Amino acid sequence: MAELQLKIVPINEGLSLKARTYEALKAAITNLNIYDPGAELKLDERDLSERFGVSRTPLREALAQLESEGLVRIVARRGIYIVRKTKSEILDMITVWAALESMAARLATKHAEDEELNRLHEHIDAFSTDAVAQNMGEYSDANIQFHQSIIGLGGCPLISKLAEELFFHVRAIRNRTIGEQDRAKRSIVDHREIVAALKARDTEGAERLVREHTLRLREHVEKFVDIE
Amino acid sequence: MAELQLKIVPINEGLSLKARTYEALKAAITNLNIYDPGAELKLDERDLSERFGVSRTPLREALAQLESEGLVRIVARRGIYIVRKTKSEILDMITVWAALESMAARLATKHAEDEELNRLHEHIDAFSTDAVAQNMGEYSDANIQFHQSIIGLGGCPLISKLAEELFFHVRAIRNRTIGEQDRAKRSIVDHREIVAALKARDTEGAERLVREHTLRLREHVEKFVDIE
DNA sequence: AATTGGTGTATGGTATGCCAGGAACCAGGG
DNA sequence: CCCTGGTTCCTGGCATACCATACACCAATT
Repeated sequence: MAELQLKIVPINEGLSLKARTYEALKAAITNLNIYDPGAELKLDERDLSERFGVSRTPLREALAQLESEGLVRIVARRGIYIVRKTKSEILDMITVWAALESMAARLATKHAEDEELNRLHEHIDAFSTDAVAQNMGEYSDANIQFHQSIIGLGGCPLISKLAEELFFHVRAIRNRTIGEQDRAKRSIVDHREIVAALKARDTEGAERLVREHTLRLREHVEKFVDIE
Repeated sequence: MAELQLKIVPINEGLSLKARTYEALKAAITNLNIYDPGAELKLDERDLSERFGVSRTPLREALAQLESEGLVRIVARRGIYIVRKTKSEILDMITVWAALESMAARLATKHAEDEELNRLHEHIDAFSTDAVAQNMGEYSDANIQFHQSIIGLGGCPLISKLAEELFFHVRAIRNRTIGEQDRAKRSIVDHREIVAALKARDTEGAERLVREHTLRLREHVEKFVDIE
């Protein structure tokens, strides 16, 4: 069958070199297990610009953005270093996460549709039937999606944006956690209670359950996660 | 009396041109009443680089950072625009503020010293005796300092950092508010209750009072602040 | 051997010039 | 009068060359 209409494909990726370099760098850092003692944490502008095939200017702009997000640290005439968050900083991030998600849950009890709340069950099911996910516990993608969904249902874009940045860093500690099988079961119970409270439009309850759930995760990380 | 020891003053300002340009730009934007309809919102790289006396490169880096913080928007081959937050975005910021400060209050009941909590009274007094501050209500410096102190007492640097960025934007709507004298009195009452709960180590109460106080401000802004 | 001073090198910071896309304006044809 | 095509100019994106400093290494001096 002949084409009746030209299929126009965007010539370029539509993004500036800076934006693309930023994405590529972020992906590269994400894939690197930065908490492994042997990880290469030092970067070099000239080397990177060659490997990405762009000049130093857009590369530097991408790096500057990553620095403002706390992923790397740039020291004049010394080098560029991938940042390893301290345990204390990770704990703070989980604390903020708790604050944001509990507020989102509060908002969700007021604004979310019943149907939207029902869909939360899907994430719980996906988590409870996936052994690999259970092993990664609270940091598995399935689980993080559950939390992100609640945050989304809060209907506050700013909360979503801030939480996304937090998840990025928290997820990086995945492989520093140990034995989470027991927590996984507890987590599922928590999640079901949270959904129940949301569907019951129990504002105070939903807020409290979400907060307590996430703060329990914080306690667990404080006790059992090995960083540094 | 003769000097017994040389007073050494740092030769340079210790900061890169980028950092200094960033500060200067931020200050300039802060001083501009961006919500005034007549405000000049368009910027020009070459013009600014001349006026600041730096080349375009550090200026561009400073602008890029401001963009990532949401103060300006850079459009390729079009121009650089100072961002006017929409009313919805301002309301979201106050919501996040409520989430962060209520969490900080919760933490403060557990970790802050009695003496630190006592010092909160100073800010209330400074506010209640300053007519100008009362007129600006919740956005006056005296008042914002009260809230920032609570946030500081939470002992979570990340919360403090995030809140600081929020205050920057919320403060910009100062001159769009109307008739806040009545609210000022109510505000003082709220603040005293909050301090009382903190001193009583009433975790749940402090959290709730702070949250409700800030969400009331949100309601007020929604109803009475004129943006766009 | 320890200290000091010089020198080279690595590396991020800065200046500058060119490029390309978009907007505004103008001229010509209908 | 309106549309069309072209020209110009404004403006941010990018590449490149150079600058300045922290550090390492080595030599000279004590």
